[in-house]
Amino acid sequence: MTEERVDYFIDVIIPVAIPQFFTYRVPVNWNEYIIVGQRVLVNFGKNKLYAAIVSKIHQNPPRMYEAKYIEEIIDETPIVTQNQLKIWDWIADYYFCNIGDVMLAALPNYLKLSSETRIILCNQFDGTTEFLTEKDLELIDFLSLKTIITWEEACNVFGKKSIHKDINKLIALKAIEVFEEIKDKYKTLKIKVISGGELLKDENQLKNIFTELEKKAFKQLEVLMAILEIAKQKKQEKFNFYITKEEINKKFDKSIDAVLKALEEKQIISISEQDKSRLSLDNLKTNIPLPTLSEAQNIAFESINKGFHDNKVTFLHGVTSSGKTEIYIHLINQTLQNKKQVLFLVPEIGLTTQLVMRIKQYFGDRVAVYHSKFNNSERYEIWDGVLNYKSGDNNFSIILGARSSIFLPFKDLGLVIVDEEHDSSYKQFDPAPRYNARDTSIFLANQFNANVVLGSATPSAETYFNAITKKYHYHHITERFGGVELPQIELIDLKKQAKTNFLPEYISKTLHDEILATLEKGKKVILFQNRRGYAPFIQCSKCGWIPECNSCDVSLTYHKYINKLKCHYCGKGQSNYNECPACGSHELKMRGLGTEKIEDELNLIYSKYNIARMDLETTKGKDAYQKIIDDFENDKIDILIGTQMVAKGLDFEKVALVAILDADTMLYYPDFRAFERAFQLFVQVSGRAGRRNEKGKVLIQTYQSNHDVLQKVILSDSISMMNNVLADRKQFKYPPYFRLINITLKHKNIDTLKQASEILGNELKKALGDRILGPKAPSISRVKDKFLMEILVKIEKNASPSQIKKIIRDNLGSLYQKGFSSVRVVVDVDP
DNA sequence: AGCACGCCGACT
DNA sequence: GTCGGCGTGCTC
Repeated sequence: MTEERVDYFIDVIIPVAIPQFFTYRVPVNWNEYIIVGQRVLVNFGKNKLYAAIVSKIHQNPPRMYEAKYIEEIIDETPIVTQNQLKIWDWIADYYFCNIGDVMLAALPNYLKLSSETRIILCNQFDGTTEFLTEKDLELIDFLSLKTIITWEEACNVFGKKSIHKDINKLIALKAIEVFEEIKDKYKTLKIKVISGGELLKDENQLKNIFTELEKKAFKQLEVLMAILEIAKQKKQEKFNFYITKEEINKKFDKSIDAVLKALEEKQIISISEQDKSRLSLDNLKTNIPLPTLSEAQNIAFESINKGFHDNKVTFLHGVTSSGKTEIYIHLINQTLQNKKQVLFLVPEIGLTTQLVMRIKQYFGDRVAVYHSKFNNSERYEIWDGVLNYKSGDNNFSIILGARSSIFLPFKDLGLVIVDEEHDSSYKQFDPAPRYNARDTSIFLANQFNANVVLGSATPSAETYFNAITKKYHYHHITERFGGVELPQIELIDLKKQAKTNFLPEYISKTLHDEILATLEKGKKVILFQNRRGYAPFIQCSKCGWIPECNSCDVSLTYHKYINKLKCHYCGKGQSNYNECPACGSHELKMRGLGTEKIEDELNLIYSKYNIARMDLETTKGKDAYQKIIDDFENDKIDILIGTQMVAKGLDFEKVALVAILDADTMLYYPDFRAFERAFQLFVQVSGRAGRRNEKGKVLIQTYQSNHDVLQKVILSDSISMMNNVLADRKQFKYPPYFRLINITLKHKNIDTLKQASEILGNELKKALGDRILGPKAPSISRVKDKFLMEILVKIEKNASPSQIKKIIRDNLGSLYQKGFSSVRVVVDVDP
């Protein structure tokens, strides 16, 4: 019998935005080492190397081409679980994107390896210079100086962008060589630890050492004593201790490196290196009893468990301050007792220290926090920690994170909590995958048969609909927790306000009086205006000219602190105008209202008080956001002006007044969710006012005091708000009654774009009839020098979305075939 | 998405 | 005449 020789082929995912999988061949002697979920190094394209993920192992050689061999198996064990691969597939299919896009979004950077070209001198170079140009010689000089250079450095030497020809010529002359190098490998953080050396093994030696050192090396004795003292403090054994170098360094103000080295040479101590985690696992061992639940909370807890028992997603609807967090804490505890993992999703901005500390208070170092502000090493270490989690472990049993935490390699998930489920930051728009973490987390939970709780005070129409139609289990808490009262919400009808000459038009007399009264009582004020910058646009008062971005179809926002006009779409800035370029007039007026202007002008009016601003600009730095929060908490700020950032996750004492300066612009935003969003935001902002035993006040300035949304905000009545929203959605064929797919076409030539979108629109209408709306230009019809056209697909709930998606996919493919390959198409599912 | 190959305008 | 612009097509 001859030994059977099997050829293995693997389908891999390449970390590049390409739709397909690629098939490679495994060298026979590696057959037994290849596992799904590992990374393999592959040659892709002409000379690029990538770490690709093994997604399928099979024995079917491709018919149309010869598969390349893989170069290397990178991981001994998989770094991605089978469940994750299923989720990636689902996301790519559901959200209409490439599997490579999902991989890029899911993996921490350290696991995404790709190669970079390096250039070196060729040792066969004979030094002949007759075919070389001056630039060639410059490159060779540079190389003999630096040994290895990058492609980019070579471009700089040549002083141009495209150097392929020059490089190829030099390679042909055997002057240089190129090779591919993998960049950015993860490096563990090393720390030095000190432990007892050979001589410190028995007591008799110790005495000798002491007498010896006392005579000749007093400093060494001092350091040794300090080391033993620290070990004693840490309750370690006398002859078997280890402390970090950092700990001993702290005891001395000068460097003791030389002393330690001497002690090491005498074999009194030994110094070694050890890996250290970058995560601040602040050894919080907590024995704090769980918070006691009120009767209403207890009923909610029981009800949620009933939903779990029925295998349903549970929606916990609880007004602000109804104590949802305490219920979450009990649910988490219950899941940990069952030795399962918990994923606690919060909106990006909700990850304030306030929430993190509150959860850590009960669960200590079991909590791992994960969000986009973390650096590469930290993200990698969390991935690794979750990957190595075993049922019942403490570490990495609770992940508290923003939307991207759904991509972590969970092993044994028991519970997913999505707090503030309505929050729009769960949906990713910009780079693909355009996924919704709330919806994806339900798919994720299904893989593990895990429970899901969605929580909100102001639910999304989708979730509310699923709750009342019994698809989800629904529990509503109407009672506030611990004596917190609903703030008193009042509208200020701007039509009825008397004009004053000392106040800007956006501060009514009534509001001014309330602000002063609040500040005089030593309380704080939050002013909400959902627009950053100084003035959204400027306008010539003679001819009406408005400066616009020359790459985008929007007016430029004036930012006073840099005295520049900035485009909020492409980010380009330009200096401000002194005179109108259209008519030469000097009367350029600031129009509209941004947070920066409010801050500026209020500093004059309330000059006795401290005013701060919280928006994208003032929170850019790593700790800027936290600093504003700290200042506010430490009474260094009396009035806080902010965009929607102030609406979320902040809990402060002493905020007695919250004002929404301009409710109207939000109500007239051109989006089918405008009312829903406005309501959610207004109610959330209102929730910042008042604390325990103290009723806060909320003032909303508007010209539309009869507007239905504002009336619902006054009553904080999310149920009748939702019922109105649902009625509208049904009538106008929007979610949750219809599924939406938005197709955006982009091209820098408007005629090409119009042609392409007409053709696509017509073809889709042929197949899908009046489900297709458009093509029409969006309200901002040009961004970053590209014109935009949109086609909206409305799919009724009982139609097969996969069939319709296939039709869309096919038509996009044939549009590409028809010579419109340069038209970019972006598909956004459930926008 | 990169990145190469390939076909036309402005410069030594 | 060449350099380098970016249009087009492929990657196992």
